[in-house]
Amino acid sequence: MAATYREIKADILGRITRGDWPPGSLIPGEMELAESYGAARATVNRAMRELAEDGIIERKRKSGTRVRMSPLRQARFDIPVVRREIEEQGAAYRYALVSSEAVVAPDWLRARMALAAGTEVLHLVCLHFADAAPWQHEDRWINLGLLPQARDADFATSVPTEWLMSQIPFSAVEISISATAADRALAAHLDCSAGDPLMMTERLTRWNDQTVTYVRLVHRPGHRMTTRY
Amino acid sequence: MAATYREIKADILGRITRGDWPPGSLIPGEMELAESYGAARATVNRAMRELAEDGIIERKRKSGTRVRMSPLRQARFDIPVVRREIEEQGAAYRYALVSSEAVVAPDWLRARMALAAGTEVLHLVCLHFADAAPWQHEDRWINLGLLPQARDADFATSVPTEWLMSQIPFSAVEISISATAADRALAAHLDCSAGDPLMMTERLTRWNDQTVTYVRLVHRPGHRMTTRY
DNA sequence: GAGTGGTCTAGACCACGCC
DNA sequence: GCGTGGTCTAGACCACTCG
Repeated sequence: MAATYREIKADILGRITRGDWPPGSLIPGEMELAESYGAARATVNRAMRELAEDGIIERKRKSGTRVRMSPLRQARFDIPVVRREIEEQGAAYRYALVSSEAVVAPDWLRARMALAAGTEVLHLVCLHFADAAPWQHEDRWINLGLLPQARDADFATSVPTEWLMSQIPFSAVEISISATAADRALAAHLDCSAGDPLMMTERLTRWNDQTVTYVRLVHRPGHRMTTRY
Repeated sequence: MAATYREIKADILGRITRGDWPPGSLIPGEMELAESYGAARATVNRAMRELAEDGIIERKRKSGTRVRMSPLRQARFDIPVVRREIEEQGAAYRYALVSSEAVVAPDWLRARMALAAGTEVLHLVCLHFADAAPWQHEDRWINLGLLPQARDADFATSVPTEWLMSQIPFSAVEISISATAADRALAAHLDCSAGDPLMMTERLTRWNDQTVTYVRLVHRPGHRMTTRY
């Protein structure tokens, strides 16, 4: 009866999917399960904790553990670094800078990045290619108040994402995904027609409660994000 | 120096963000950290395991633990049940069935769902409203070979998702997100113009290696999925 | 072979949340 | 109160992998 936490987790999940413990029902307590599996309570605890993280069950002190009514809670999507994403498909990665300009942040951007009036930002437009085909269009604004050294960085050769990671490797991020229509410029860069629907990823990066950079990544036509579980 | 795994995790993360341990560098071993925090190795292990799950560090036996080069690996998005999503905003949820029809699966669907030739499917079209406003358009196909009882279910009153969960509560799922353009019918249902860009979520649900249902959920114009970390 | 993380145990105390 | 999960400890053995 010696059991690993993986075996216990699989067994409990099996009982749930098999219908022995239907949604909403109460699962036996940790001590009881530990005894029936011939394992320590810590081992059962780990199995149960992971099932709770996976959104399968719900745990509460005193009341015990219940099977969730609706199991599909959240999905993880990989947010890959574009270079890797492309190279992992066996394509060659190429980067190109379209434009680079230091400007005073316009109102809409100041609001979005929570910047003080008059703050300067570096506005970059660049493209990422997989072999010859355009893969992603990047429209980025970097807070020059926080990162003045961005003025002197050579973004014709450094990929902004990679340069930024060398400056502030870890930070808080807010990611948002939506659908947008290609305007004329995007259509030209991404080799599609104006008005075509495109997926857009926006990312706000914060550091010490200040916004470092805001980026809009527009993916090539037909791009999908997929996940299994 | 008594420390909880949360404190240890926060402290390690702090050292990483502060730059004490830059990307790619080797972090001290569990025993060493346990001693310096005055904690048991199991406690340090839990902190480190979670940091690894979060994609901050990378662990390997024998070689030790390293800070990841690129921290942004994956993001979790909530995949809410539509009824909840709407009610949590304080709006009233309303469901409407547009059409329901049992048909032999067309070729494109057979390929996608991996069905045998001649398999019948129930094709449902329905709408989800938040107060008076259309929120989501649902186009669903249910495998009648696997779920013949779907013929007799009353989808004018039962929401398909909820009915399905009562039949097969737990299952393997493949989710995919993309951008699409509204056709005439979608535009009419979602109260927008034909050609408008819309987010679409597709979901394939499997059970015992058979596909139970395939659904296309098209979200209202302007819909976003957001996450922070 | 030896070092590092991966896991398990047996026991303990704590904290939340019902009654 | 008191039962349930949440966490910690000290020690042990195992498994992977590098040199």
